[in-house]
Amino acid sequence: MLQKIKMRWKATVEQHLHNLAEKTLGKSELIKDIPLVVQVPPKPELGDVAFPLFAYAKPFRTSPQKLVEQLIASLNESGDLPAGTLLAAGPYLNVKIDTAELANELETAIRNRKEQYGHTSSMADKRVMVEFSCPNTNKPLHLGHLRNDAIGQSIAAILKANGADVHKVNLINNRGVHICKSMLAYMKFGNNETPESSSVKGDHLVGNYYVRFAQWEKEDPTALEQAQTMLKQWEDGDPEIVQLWEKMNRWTLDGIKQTYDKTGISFDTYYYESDTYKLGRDKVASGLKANVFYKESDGSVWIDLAEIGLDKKVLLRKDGTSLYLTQDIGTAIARHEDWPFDSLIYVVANEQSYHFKVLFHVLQKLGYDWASDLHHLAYGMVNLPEGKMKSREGTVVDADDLFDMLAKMATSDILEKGREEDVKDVQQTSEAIALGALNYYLLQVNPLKDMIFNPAESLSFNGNTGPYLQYMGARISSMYRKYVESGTPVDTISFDGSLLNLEEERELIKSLADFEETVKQAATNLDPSVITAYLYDVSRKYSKYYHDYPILKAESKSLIKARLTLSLMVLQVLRNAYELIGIPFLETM
RNA sequence: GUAGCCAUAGCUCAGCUGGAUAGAGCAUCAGAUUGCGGAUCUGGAGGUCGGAGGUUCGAAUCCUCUUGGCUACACCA
Repeated sequence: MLQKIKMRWKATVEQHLHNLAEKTLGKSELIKDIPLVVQVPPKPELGDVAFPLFAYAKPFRTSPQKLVEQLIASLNESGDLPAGTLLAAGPYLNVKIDTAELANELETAIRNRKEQYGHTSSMADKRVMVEFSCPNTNKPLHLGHLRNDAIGQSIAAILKANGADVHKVNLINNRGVHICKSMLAYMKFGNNETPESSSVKGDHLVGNYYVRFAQWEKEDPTALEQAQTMLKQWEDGDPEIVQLWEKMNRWTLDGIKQTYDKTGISFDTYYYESDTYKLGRDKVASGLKANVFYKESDGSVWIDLAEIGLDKKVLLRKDGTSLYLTQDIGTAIARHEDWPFDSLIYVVANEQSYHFKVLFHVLQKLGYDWASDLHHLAYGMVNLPEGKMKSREGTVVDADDLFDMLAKMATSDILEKGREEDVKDVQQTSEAIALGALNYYLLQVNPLKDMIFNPAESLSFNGNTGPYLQYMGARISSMYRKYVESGTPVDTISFDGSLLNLEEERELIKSLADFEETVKQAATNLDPSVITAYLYDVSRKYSKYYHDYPILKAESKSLIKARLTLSLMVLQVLRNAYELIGIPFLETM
């Protein structure tokens, strides 16, 4: 909405630049290829839109400052300008836009579109598949998964908000030696323990045996060999092994799904490696026939990656069994058959960049033209202030433990502030705060970058955090309740945007009007941190405004109406933005 | 060794396609509450944007080189 106004101004200024070029230079071709840059001035008093004119100085053979003066004169002569005021700011031509008109437009838009406000159609009719999470079934989720999940879930929401048809998929890594390790340890040391018998969440129980295996491996050098034997038995369909595999997989998946529920993660389709790993084999066989691949003398199948500047890569072992890459080929093809997509986004750690480079290339060579629609959204590692998470050193932060710790912390805060009566359900509220804290912390960093997760800092409810944002929503909600209790005295008065002319109000209106653009940019960049930054900016602006000016006690009824409406618009936009990054909205907290 | 990613305040992070005096939070120092939720707000201090060249009217941003860190380059997933 703000963007539209800016573009209108841009077109107007461009037109006048050309007129000016005709008039003073005799020809406008000289400036035809110089793009007019649109910016935001660094300070509010400098206006709302800025056009730097440096680049035009040379063809006009004058200083940018003088050009600004001439341009303003030209613009002022024309009676047909968008609403606003022109400002000469040195080499910049600035515009202070008329926010009264914008406020009215904004009010209508938000009233009509409500939770849809901010949604765009920039990706309408695009079918996008998003793959994320992809846990192993030998242990519970850890902090790294939480970042993956948060990014995947958020990207899906953001794309959807831009009109895309989004399909979220998970790929369960449920086969391989690592899975057999926990199975083997369970067989040896399990004593038929079950999640029910020991009251341990299934994924944690299986994870305990994975750890147990690592201990046992140190004592018994044949442990790994035994695990490999078990894998062979599994592949051969040994009924006893398969039964155990099914049982333990179910335990893990049930546990992981509980974690998903708690953290607001969901999928449209689950794929299982055990179902798809064979598919890739056939595709490699046909690729071999088509001479895309070649066979070594020992029978293994390879691809030469010289074309993309890489070495050779194995696709099938000499015994014909498939590898990680092989099965990902099959999985991709199966997915495209199941749900033909325009684009498939893999949310996977950046340490696998090589893998995806190869995967995409192989699919290309196999003749799938949609291979160019595959995208690896690589994200960085999550480290701890003490250093890296290492499973071998036991410094991995468990997802459930972390979440519970956050929730407990929130609870003690609620009790400390004596708010248990107001929030009604303390447990539910605590979990909502914990989730807000977690998602905001994980998403505020550009996905690409490694980040440091500081548990102590994430537990803080001050500053640039999820709970701070939730608090803004709760405060506005509280104010609105108070208004309703008072008998809705200004409900019949109509909203008048021209009353909102404080600098703080203009800034808020501009921000709210820019939400659509923000949502679009988040999708273009595939970056939820665009939304978190926006949310924090709006919240901070509103906090200051709310702190400095009375809303319900403003001096006139029409001003109360205007400010209350602005506050409710802020609330609506906050809620719509929360939705995109997994921050639960709370009426009270 | 080869390739990719990263480097901004003491710490954690922003900085959109190059543009005005590089911004937040935490920590630190100093303030604000007869109020619509103080889980708030205001101000101070804190920077050679890893380093060196280059392109440009103009560079944290683009190019080259360089230093440091992380990751990958498995018949593991």
